[in-house]
Amino acid sequence: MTMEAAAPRRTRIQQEKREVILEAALEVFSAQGFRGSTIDQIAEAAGMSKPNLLYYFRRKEDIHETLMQRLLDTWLAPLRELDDVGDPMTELRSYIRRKLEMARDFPRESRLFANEILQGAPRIMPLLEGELKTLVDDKAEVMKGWMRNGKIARTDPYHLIFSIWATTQHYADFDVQVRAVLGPDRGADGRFEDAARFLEELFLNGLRPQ
Amino acid sequence: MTMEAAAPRRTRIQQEKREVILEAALEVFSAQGFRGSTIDQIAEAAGMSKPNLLYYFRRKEDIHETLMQRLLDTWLAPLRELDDVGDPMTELRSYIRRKLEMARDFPRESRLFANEILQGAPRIMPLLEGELKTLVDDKAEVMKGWMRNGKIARTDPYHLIFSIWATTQHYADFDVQVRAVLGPDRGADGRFEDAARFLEELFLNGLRPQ
DNA sequence: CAAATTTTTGACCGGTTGGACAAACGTTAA
DNA sequence: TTAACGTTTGTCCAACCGGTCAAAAATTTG
Repeated sequence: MTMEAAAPRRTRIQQEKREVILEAALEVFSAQGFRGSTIDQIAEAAGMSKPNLLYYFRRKEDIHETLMQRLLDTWLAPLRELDDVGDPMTELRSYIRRKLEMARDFPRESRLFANEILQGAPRIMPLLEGELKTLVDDKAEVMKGWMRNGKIARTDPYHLIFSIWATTQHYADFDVQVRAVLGPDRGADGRFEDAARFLEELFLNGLRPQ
Repeated sequence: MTMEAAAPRRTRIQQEKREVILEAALEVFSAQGFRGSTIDQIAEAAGMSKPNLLYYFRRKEDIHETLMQRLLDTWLAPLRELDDVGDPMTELRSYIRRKLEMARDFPRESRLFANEILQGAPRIMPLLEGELKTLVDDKAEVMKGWMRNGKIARTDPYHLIFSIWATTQHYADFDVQVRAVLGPDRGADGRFEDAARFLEELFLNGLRPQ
């Protein structure tokens, strides 16, 4: 069992202000990256002075760390829900849809994560090699079972998971490029509808057992 | 026709040193992002003093801009080669393979590009809306022709292109995550072989005309 | 209310950064 | 050789940045 710092007892104001700061920091970090963001920018976005912000988080890194810890849990939730007992094709369809919905509804979280990985994941490497790897190994086994039973085509489950991550997160991380190429004709909702339809076709046809 | 600055006349030393600087800047920028990188770091990587570097590029932004301009050309080359006359499935397979090879052989370029897009593409937005959009529109038409002729499944050619970009670039941009999940068992070559095999299966099965 | 505690802020500090500049050094060609 | 031109560097600066601190203001508690 790992040693955790004793649960800090927080006042009402502390709880509220910390949330405000984290929200503001998510906005700023996801748009400019960790090093590109300044405490002043976050403080202004949070509607308080810099020393005031530093009263709640003593270091810039502490904000980022708190943000990343919360992020990984919600980020992996869809994969956790991938269930052994359901119908494989239905399970995969749901997973892709949930992941795409996260890209639509939480693009800042996606970009924050992408930024961290792009920089070599200096702050969450242990989580990737631990929690993340364990979860993926687990779900890869589930998929291998489906393949053995002829429910989906035999292929590499790890790269299947990677490609689902890549295609769905692309719509959050590369949003400006997607918008630039598609033009303004179709709004955000339309883009995501089209993407959902395409990805379902691609993966479900691509994985149909031969 | 757009007005270009008169072609600057450069000495041999200027040509060489500018190349050295751009190579060093690619290394530094792709690892730490634009704002995370300092001129000193680039100068050190290029083996010269900071004022010396600033003699060849007067501003940090000039280096980045030059890098980005060169990048887009090489980056879009594979898509340019996608040919109307060849066999559609063969063309698509070649495109996916070439794109994956670029992720393997030029990961720094991929990360530099990803960084720029993630930050909202502040410096290359015009290129995305111009050159890039034109090219994608053009190739989307080619694919629509293939669909009309029943050569590949009817689907959205834009999202098809996005998904090829996303899946292939993922192996450069999210390399640390891929390595963390797959573990050290299989080297870089093995990873890319597996990825190539998987992506070919996914896309070629997924696009087989019904 | 009054004391104790928590919250907020202005002023400040040391370190870093992008960039300027002039002087020194090297190269080239008449 | 020498003047003109190209290259390199040490030094400097103003702006910025993360973070400290003491003191004021607000809130909680008895």
